[in-house]
Amino acid sequence: MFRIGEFAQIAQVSGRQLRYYDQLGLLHPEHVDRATGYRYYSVRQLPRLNAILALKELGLTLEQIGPLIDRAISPEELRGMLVMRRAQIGRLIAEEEARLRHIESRIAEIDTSGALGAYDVVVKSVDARPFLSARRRCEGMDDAVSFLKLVAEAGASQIRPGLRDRLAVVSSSDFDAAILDIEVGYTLRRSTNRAVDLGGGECLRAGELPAVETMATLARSGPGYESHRAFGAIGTWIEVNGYEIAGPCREVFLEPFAIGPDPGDVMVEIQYPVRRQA
Amino acid sequence: MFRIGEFAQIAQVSGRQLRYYDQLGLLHPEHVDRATGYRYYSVRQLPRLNAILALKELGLTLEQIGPLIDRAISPEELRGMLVMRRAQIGRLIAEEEARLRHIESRIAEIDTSGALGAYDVVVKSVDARPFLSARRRCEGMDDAVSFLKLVAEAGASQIRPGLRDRLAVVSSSDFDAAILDIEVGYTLRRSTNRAVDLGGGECLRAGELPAVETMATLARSGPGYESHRAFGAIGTWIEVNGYEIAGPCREVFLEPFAIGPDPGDVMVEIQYPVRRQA
DNA sequence: CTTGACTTTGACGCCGCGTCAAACCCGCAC
DNA sequence: GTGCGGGTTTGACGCGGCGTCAAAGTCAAG
Repeated sequence: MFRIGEFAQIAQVSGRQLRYYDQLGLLHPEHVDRATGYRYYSVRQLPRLNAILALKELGLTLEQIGPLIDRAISPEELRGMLVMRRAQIGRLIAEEEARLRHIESRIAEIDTSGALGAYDVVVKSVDARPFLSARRRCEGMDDAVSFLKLVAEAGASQIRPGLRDRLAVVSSSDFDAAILDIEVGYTLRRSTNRAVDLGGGECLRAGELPAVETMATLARSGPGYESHRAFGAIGTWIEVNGYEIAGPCREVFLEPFAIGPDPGDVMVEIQYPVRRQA
Repeated sequence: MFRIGEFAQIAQVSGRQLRYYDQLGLLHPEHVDRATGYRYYSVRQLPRLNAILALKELGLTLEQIGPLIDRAISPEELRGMLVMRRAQIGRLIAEEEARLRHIESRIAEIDTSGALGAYDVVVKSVDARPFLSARRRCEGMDDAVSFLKLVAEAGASQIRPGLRDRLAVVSSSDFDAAILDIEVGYTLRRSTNRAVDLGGGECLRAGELPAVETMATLARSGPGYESHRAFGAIGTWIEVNGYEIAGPCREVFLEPFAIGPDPGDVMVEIQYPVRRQA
C-alpha cells in the first residue's frame, strides 16, 4: 500500500490527478483512513490507472472512460466511440493542416513584402435570403455599373425600407470575360411576390439567394478601381488555403449605395462560395 | 450604425462574442449610448473584426491578437509568433496522427478478436536512479531465474529497507538469444558506495539506472509463463504506434519479490525505452 | 399602451487538471 | 517527550473563449 505521493511517482501522474479521478469515481483508492482521510493505493490498481491513461491518450474524455473501464459497455459501443473519435481526429488534422498552410503563406508574405497585408479573409456560412433581382448580360464595365445604379435607385425608391435589406450583385461570368452576366437586386427581410419595374422591359422579380455553407468573404471599402486588389487577395487566399471556387461570386453592399457621380468609399463584402480542393 | 444583433448577423458571430471582444478591448463599439448602455457598431468596424477572426483562425489567442491588430508589434515579432505557432501545429499534427494510428489499431483489434485486450501500454518518462546491481551472462532461463532469486534475497537481507527501493532487471540481450545478458539489482532511495557480496566471486556494485525520456510501459501480474503475452502486447503496441525500441528492456518489481517455490502473481512493470520511428 | 423582440449586466458552466492556502499528519532525530 | 521537515487533506480559484441562463431594462410596430 502506497500513499498518494509514492503511487503518483510510480505511475508518473500527479497527486492532483489521482484525487480528481477519485472524485470522479474513476479510481478510488483501495483504502481510505477514516480518521485522517489519507488515501492508500495498492499496486494492483496500476492496471486500472493505466487503462484510464491509455484511453485518455486516445483522446476520450474522462466521462467516456468511466463506463469503458467498468466494462459497462459492449465492444460494439466501444467500436462506435472509437470510429467517431477517428473521424473527429481526421477532421482535426485536416483543419490543422489548413492552418499550417495558412500560417506558412503569411510567413512567406512577411518575408517577401516585409509586412502583412491589410485584407483579412474570413470563412463563414450564409443562409438563404429572399432576393428581388434582375439579370442582364452587360457589355463591359460601364454597362454593368449603369445597370447597378439603375437597380439600386429603383429598389431604393420602390421597395419600402422595412422590407428592403441590402443591395447585392451576383456575378455568374468569369472575371475578365467580355460579356458580364450579372444579377443585381436587393435581399429582403421577408418574402414577397411583387415585382419592381425598371423600365425598358426589365424588372426585378422575386427569387432566392441560396444558402452557402462555406463562403470565403472579405470586406473592403474604397474606390472601385482598387477593387482588383481585394479580388486578388481573396483569390490567392482561396488557393493557398486549399479551397476552390464553388459558385458565382457575390458582392454585398453593407451600406446604402450612394447615388451620384462619386459613389464614395462604400463598404462592400466580396463573397466566394468555396469547397475543399479535391 | 447597427445594434449588436444586426452587426453580429452580418459578421456571422454571436453577440456574446462581440461583448467579450469589447470587454477585452479588442473591438469597442463605435458608440455606446450612455443612458441605456446599448452598443452601436459601424460597418467600418468589420475589417477590424475580420482581422481578429482571421488571426484567431490561425490559432493565436485573443491576448496575442490584441497587440497585433493595434499594430503595436513589428513584422519581425509577428513573424516570430507565427513561426512558433507553426512549430506548435506541427507537433500537434504529429501527435494527432499517432493517436489516429493508435485508434485504428484498437478498432482492428476489436474487429479481429471481438474485444479489447487487457493490457494497456502507457508512455512515461523515468528519472535516473542509483542502482546497486550485478551483471551475468546466463545460459537459459533457469540460470537467469536463479540469479534473480540470488540477488533478490541478498538485497532483501543486506540492504536496509530505508535505502532499498525496488528490484529491477535490465535485459541487454535479445529476447530469444541463447545467452541472456542481464543486470539485476535494487534501485535505491539515496546514492551509496557500498557493495553487497553475493558469494561465488560476484557482488552488487553501485551504479546508476539512467533516465529515459520516453518509455513504453506495461504493468502486469501473473505467472511467469504468461509473460510472453505481455511482451507481445507491448511489442505490437510499439510497432503500431510508430515507435521503435531505443535501449535495453527493464522489468521493475513493484512489489517485494516473493521468495519460495511459487513467486505468485507479483506485479511487474515492463519498460522499453522507445523513440519515434525515423 | 401593449406586445414581443432585442439589449444590458451578471453569473455559472465547461474540461482536466495546476496552483495556491490553511490546517493536519507522519516518521525520524534528538 | 518534542521538534522538524516533508507529506497529506479539503477548499478555492484559474485557465480560454465563449454558451447559456436570469432578471431587468429598451425599442419599434401595431
